[in-house]
Amino acid sequence: MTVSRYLRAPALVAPETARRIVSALRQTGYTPNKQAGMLASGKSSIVAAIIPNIASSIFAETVQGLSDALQSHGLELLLASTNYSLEREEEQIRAVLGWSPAGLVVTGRDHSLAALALMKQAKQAGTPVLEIWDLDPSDAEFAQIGFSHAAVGAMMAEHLLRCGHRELVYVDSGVREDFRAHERGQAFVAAARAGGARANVHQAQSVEPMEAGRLAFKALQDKGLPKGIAFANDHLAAGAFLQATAQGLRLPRDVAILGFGDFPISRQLGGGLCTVSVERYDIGSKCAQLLIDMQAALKAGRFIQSAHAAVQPELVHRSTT
Amino acid sequence: MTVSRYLRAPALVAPETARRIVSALRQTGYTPNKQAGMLASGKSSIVAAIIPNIASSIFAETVQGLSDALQSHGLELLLASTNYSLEREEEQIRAVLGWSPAGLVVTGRDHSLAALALMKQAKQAGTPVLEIWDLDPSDAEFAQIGFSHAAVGAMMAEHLLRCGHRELVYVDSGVREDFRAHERGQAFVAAARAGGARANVHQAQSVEPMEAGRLAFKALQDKGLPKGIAFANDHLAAGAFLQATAQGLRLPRDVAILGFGDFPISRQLGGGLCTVSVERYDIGSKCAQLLIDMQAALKAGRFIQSAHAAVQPELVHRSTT
DNA sequence: TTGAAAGCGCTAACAG
DNA sequence: CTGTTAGCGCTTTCAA
Repeated sequence: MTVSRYLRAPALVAPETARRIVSALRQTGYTPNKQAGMLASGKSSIVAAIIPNIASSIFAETVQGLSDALQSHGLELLLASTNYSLEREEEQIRAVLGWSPAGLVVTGRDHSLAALALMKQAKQAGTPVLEIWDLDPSDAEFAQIGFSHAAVGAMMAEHLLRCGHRELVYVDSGVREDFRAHERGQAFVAAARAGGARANVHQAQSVEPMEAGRLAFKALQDKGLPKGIAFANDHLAAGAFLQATAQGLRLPRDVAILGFGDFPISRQLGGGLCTVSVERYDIGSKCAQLLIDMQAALKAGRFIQSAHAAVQPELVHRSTT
Repeated sequence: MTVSRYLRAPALVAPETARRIVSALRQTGYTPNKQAGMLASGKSSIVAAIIPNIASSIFAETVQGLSDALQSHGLELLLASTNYSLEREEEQIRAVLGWSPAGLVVTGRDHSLAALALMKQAKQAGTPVLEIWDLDPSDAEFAQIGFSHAAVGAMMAEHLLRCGHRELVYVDSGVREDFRAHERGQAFVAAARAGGARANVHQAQSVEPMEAGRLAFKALQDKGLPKGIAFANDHLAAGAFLQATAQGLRLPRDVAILGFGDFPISRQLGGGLCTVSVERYDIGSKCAQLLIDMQAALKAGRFIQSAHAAVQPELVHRSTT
């Protein structure tokens, strides 16, 4: 009992006793059993995060930001991926909830009905539930950290319109359940048409993204190259850029290319790929911060209203538009 | 009790009882408490993995492979990153061991003394401990999944020698505790000199990798460009490639460039970057498989000897050498 | 400042 | 096939 006390609050133990405890701890190589601690105290140090894909550049940095911030608060990260399947998302949510985590982080606002029910139940039980990578202030059920994809789609279209282009295409990632990419595309087309341009969506093939960008570019050429092309992400755009320049095309004279994400490669190709920057790492660290704030609020007995944190996507002007 | 039994082995419960259980489960939205289960049964479904960096292309895919394979076996992934610090690695190992995980996955063979002690203790306690991304058959303390970095370094040097180059440089990543990159570099230099070439190591700056590659290339130009340059990874090589071609240099005529990792970008630049491919995803999935095998062996009472799984790095011939 | 008692939610072992 | 008993390793509460 005294050892347990020492471990949580060394000051409450007599110096001499503390000394003996420390030496015993070292000799035995004792490691406290966290499940027992959690069971007894009802407090969890696990935060569960569920994302579509760990390997993708998009989410990896967000997870890094989340992980770093959690670590500095003594929290641990239980990570699961869904491969962009709502069904797998539901399973993962169900699985991680069994750990009664200190927080549940999911990606985006689209979930299966059952998943939604689980999330609400967790929230009711006092577990902070946060959605990352999207933001819709009208949706107040869960905390959100992200930005409006519709606004970004519109921003992309408006930029190309401002550059004088009137024939536009949005190249989508070709992943059926990447709802955020679709949303950018829909808003892109709507804003482009509102601005008097012809616009539509082209679905990329679901292969390695740069290669998909190349292929999409060729496919568009066959249909008659538009004046401006926006892409669901910078890897697609980079592939298209490489294909275009390999053919001797001049950008933006022959065709304007606009990416999304401001991945490192966009700074390196030619005079730079024009793109929209998003603070991916910040989404993760802000998520952790918000989670901790919500926990504190809850402990203080205050009712958590839905909290939102925004990151601000910005157009990065470079040479391709 | 009967509910608990139903959850683990539905067949052991009468059909009528099962029906009532299912309906009660649904009505209450019951989720079994996993820490309690774990505490009572002594069985864990958590696998802890500790890697230098989540965001880096190198490890993200390995984690994805690990995660996918674990998921399909009902195991869950507790992930921590060290930012290439052995000190943080030690802290993380200590932290995750408190969960008495079903397995502990660490990166590489270099650890602090205390970390090593913890790993040995875990192993003794029956927890499979596996090292990924490196392989040294003479080191039989823990299971390993990876390859010999010394062999890769030598392979890289030998390839450039075979191409006829006699002035070689290895550009290291500039990350102090990336021991595997250093090991490739040392072996590269040794093999190059053994082959009669001049060779040494250049440390890249610790900035964004492609940019670091660009800067390293310029720095080497100032010192008199060598005939062949090997890089610690493809992002460095890609940066150097872009810098070289922007200057109008012809590869491999003016300088040969050789990367490591076979990242997607290497397929896309110019005629393709010559590189060494590593099945990053496989390292993760093989790790999970080995872990499960070790667990099974342990349960069957068989003593686990150190198990090793190799992935085979291969030279990918492309246009830059 | 330390220790004793009780219990967190589950499962193993056994009894009915 | 179902239920009872005991206990996993810790923390909470209260007494000494």
